[in-house]
Amino acid sequence: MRVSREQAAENRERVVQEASRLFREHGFDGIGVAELMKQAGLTHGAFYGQFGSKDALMAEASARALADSLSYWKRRVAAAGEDGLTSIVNKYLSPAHRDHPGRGCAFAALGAEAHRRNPAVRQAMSAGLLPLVDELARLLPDSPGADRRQQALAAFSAMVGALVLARAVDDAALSEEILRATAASITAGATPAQPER
Amino acid sequence: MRVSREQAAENRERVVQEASRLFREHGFDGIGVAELMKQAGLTHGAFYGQFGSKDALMAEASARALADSLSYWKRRVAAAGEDGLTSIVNKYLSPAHRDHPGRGCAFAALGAEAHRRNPAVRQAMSAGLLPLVDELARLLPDSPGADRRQQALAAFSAMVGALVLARAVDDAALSEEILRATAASITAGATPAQPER
DNA sequence: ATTATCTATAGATCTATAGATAATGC
DNA sequence: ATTATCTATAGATCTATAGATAATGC
Repeated sequence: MRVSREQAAENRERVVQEASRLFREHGFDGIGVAELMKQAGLTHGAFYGQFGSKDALMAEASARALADSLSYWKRRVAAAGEDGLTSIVNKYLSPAHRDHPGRGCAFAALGAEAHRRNPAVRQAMSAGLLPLVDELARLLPDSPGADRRQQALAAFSAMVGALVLARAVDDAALSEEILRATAASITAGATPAQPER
Repeated sequence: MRVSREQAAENRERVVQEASRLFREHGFDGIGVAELMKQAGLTHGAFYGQFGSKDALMAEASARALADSLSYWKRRVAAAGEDGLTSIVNKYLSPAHRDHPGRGCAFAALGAEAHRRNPAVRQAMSAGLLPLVDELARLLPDSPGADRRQQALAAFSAMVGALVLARAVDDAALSEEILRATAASITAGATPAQPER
């Protein structure tokens, strides 16, 4: 039954990855330790050898989800060349992202729950926010007299809110309208020349 | 033990009101039927005489929360006179709203959970969104060539997202920065003359 | 010998229901 | 007689722990 030290580390890693997916899909309360461990190919009891509590896993899984988002953004920006902002915004506000919360942004999926949770969860969320906002700020065009960080905070707020609303809504047409309108407001509003749209 | 028909209707109303507050405060899974009924001054068992299931109450409480938000917006706009938009946006993006989710916007508190719930909950959310967006659209300045509904959808997305992020974050200064930056982006961006910031 | 994992279970909590009770409404 | 509410409980589920097991690592 016992496995090698290396295998145990791989198992632990798998639990964190599955948790980061399952929490985003079902919410922190929507998935239990037993089901989660089953999805990682282990038994319920094995969990407490690797983690102190479910709360501790929530924090670790949230941090992991946000770190994955950041590295995904960076890869995407590098691949997009000049138009990094449009690439990020359009992908974030796509039907694909809306329909796959398990691989998506942890703020949209779990942000509203964070403030009721363990301080460690909120700390993970806070720590994960700044690098994403920094990356967005770097991509925004240099608008004279405008504070890029403020613009980036407003833009990311709009992205998170649009995804939350697009997921909450029952009407497919309205859902896509929310995504498109918000994407347009960010990529147009951020452009210095501001075309007539 | 039995009460008058009128009293029973009042009791039911009280349950819906308490539920709309408690669900927003603790999430749909964060409060049980027993505790909820206790807060409404009734016993656990009495619940199922008035409601078919906890899911049914979630839908009714969500609809109620959104209807209350709409009537609050309308009252506030009427009282504000000319600058209805600023009044709504600043109140929505205030520390007071952030710190009292139980009396606040159901989209910010429960929107991310809605898509995992009963169809009735999602339907209540959808139905509640349009009147709020319409009200916002009416308040936006008439910008030439811009679709007011699109602008209103983007603005409301930003408001919801900013509140979610401001609540998720562990750092009070960052939290207020998110609220202020988003408020500025809406009230400034929507102004036709567009002052220099 | 150590330890990662397994089986089994304690104890708490949650939704929903059954049956009793007592006041209303006819 | 009807019914809103109460008490009590069934049955499911959830977190966490205890103790056994068997392979690793010395």
